[in-house]
Amino acid sequence: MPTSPTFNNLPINKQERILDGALSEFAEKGYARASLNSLVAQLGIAKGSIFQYFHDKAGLFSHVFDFAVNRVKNHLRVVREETRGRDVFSRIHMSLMAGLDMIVKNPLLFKLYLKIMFESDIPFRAQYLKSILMFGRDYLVDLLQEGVDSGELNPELDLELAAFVVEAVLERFLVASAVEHLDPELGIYAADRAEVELRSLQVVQILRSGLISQS
Amino acid sequence: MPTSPTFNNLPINKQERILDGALSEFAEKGYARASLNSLVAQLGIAKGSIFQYFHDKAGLFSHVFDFAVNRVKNHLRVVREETRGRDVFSRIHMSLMAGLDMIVKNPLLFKLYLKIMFESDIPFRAQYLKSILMFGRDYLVDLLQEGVDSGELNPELDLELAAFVVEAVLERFLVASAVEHLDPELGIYAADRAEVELRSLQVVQILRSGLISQS
Amino acid sequence: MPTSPTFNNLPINKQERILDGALSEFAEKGYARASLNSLVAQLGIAKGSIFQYFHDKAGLFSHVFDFAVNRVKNHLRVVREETRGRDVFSRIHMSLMAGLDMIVKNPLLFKLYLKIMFESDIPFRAQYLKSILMFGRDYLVDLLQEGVDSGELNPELDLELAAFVVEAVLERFLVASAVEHLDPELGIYAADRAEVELRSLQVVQILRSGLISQS
Amino acid sequence: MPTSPTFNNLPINKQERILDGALSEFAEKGYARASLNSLVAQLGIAKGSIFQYFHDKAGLFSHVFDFAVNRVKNHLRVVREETRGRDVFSRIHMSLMAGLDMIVKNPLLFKLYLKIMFESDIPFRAQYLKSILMFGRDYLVDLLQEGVDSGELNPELDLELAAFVVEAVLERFLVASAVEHLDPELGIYAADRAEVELRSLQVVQILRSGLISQS
DNA sequence: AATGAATGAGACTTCATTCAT
DNA sequence: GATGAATGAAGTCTCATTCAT
Repeated sequence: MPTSPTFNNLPINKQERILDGALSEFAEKGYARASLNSLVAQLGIAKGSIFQYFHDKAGLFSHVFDFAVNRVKNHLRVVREETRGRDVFSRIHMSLMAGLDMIVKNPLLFKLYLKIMFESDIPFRAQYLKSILMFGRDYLVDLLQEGVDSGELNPELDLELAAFVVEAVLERFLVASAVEHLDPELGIYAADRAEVELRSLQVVQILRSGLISQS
Repeated sequence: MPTSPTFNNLPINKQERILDGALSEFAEKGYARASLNSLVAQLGIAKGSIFQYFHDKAGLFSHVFDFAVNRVKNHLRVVREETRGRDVFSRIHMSLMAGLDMIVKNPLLFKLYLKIMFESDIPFRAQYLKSILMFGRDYLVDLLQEGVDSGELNPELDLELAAFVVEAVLERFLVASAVEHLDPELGIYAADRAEVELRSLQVVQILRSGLISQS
Repeated sequence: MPTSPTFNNLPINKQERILDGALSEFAEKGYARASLNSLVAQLGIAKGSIFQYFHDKAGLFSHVFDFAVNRVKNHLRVVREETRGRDVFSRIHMSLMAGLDMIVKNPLLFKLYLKIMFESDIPFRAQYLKSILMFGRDYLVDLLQEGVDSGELNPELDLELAAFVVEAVLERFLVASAVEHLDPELGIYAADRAEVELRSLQVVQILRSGLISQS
Repeated sequence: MPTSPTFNNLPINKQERILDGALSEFAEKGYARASLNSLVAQLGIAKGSIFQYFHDKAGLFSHVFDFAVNRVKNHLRVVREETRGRDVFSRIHMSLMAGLDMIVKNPLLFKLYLKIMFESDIPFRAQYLKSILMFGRDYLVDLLQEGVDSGELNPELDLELAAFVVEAVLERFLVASAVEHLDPELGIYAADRAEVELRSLQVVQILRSGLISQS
């Protein structure tokens, strides 16, 4: 990923102010509809500066993506460390809740994720998507592998398949819960935090039964 | 949704030609980036006509949505009838494969679904989305209920929750498989039809174990 | 050359008003510096219209080029017919003077020619250039051939070479005379019409001696 | 032309590097389209420095022009000395070939010449142009005068007119040959060095006949 | 009922120039 | 003296929508 010298020379807090503004713009409107006019107006900087920093709209998006991904990675890294030693399905449940909390506190990251996932005209979208998908899969495969190593899971379990199913359920659960929270008009299940936590436990319980029976 | 008398008076095949063209435009580019200029150029009709038929871009989208949803509903209705009498997890598997086949044969419907799902600036998007989500959930709740009625499933099963999990896995499976098919560059798992069918069976098997253990 | 249906449907006098305005803009500023903003302001039409008519700047240029070339071709066709029967060097002299008169009355055509000749970033410039160069060479080769046919010129004369030399002198004479007229500050020879005519005769006389001696 | 003390204090090779880069930029893109942004990026110097050295874009161009003209003058001075004593038309032929060789080895000088010749929005263009034109005419008048002095040419020859014709043919020949070489797609006559040399001799022969007959 | 010419706001992008450091 | 961040005017182009014919 090319780094812009001009942008990197800026004071860190200005860098963050710009990336936060751009994250907001892209997350709310998607790539194509995001307006650099709106962005610079909101930031109170000159239009030309954006192009000096990032060369073009696609370059700005690339920086925003890295910025967002790093936030998520750091967050999940912490969760993974903090839950080390617990049983694998508890860890999955806790990761799920941590992800949900993160979305609730940081809805823009989640919205950006959805845009990348389903907007086809983002430049280099494939590479962004792959980066996200691989990260999620690797995270779960590692978690499950640790479950196998600790004897919780059958060593004959097909980790790839298991990770796929777990990720599917978790991601869908996240999306459903997050959408409910962010856009209550959409939710077809009304829910507060306690209810969501309960549902999460039930979902993970199903996964546990499903996976443990599989061998 | 207001129906345009002018449009309804058109010969049926012209109506379909217009809706098909518009479906293609919206599905490929999403709502905001879809261009009525491109559409009328491709259709070879006057730009003014679109506005006479549908009043504005949003009105056109509304018609296209109904048009698309009806196709899907008809398709799934048939699957449901044809599988009546089989065991519930076979029916789920067959529905999944039918959905996948439909996507492969009719990718525009799927692409439109993705756009609606994740593009936030579609007018009245919430109502479109709810309509889709409710349809999917009702379809599965009914299927599972028939499984309870026939004694296959424990009557104490929380149908809503079960439907949620099943739908999550199925939808994610569909999206993953379809994306692989439609945009192979994106796929992180390469797959042909036979492999997909096998994976589908495995996924459904996990769901079966998970759900049956739950009671 | 693609024709724009929208533009062709316009009243002829509006078409001409637009092409004349665009010719002026391109001729004065060259391709890259010509401003569609200036053009539409001067014409009093909407910016979008230009793009509806011609698709883009290059398309507009292409139409302007055809428009200009046809004017020149028609003019020279007339000169050629009117001088038929005279001796070949008189015809050359008269063509030269006719060309000069045309430039004086219609300086924009000449300026556009210069831009095309020496501005390298015009889209499809090569094709425009070739079209111009071939036209000039063919005109002279034909004239000289008629001189051979009528016995004025030695049949062993290398027509291509002769045409090259004649064209070089004529074109340079035109440019020098025209530049003097259009931009007197530049001229290094001051000149009125009579002087130019005299110089033209002398130049043609040199050509005659040169060519006739060549055999 | 104001000389910048700041610039003159630079090490000579840095001065040349900057002027060479700027020559390249102006020659390739012309005045208006030349980009100081591109220039400083390519040179790896600060944008502000250009303005410190040359005050503005026009000032830079002025320095580049002097730089380029001096190169050409030095080259032609050498040719003139080396051919002293030969007959005048040989000298013309040799000058022509020397000019062509120079263009081939140093295409940027030629391209800059074309830009100045035919781009009307160069600041102070008239003065640049006059400087070039006068140089060419003086060179030829002097050559022809030496021909008169040595008895080769008729003393009654109108030197101005003769120089005009010779210059016209030579310049056109140069442009045609150079364009063919620099941009073969454009050439309407394909040619290698030997062919060009032959054509040059023929052209000069025509000039000789024309001029000698004139008295 | 159908047409398609006209519109102008707004999109991204480039650029020469300034000036605080 | 050198730097390079900041600027904003101006560039080309797209688009949904209107309305006279």
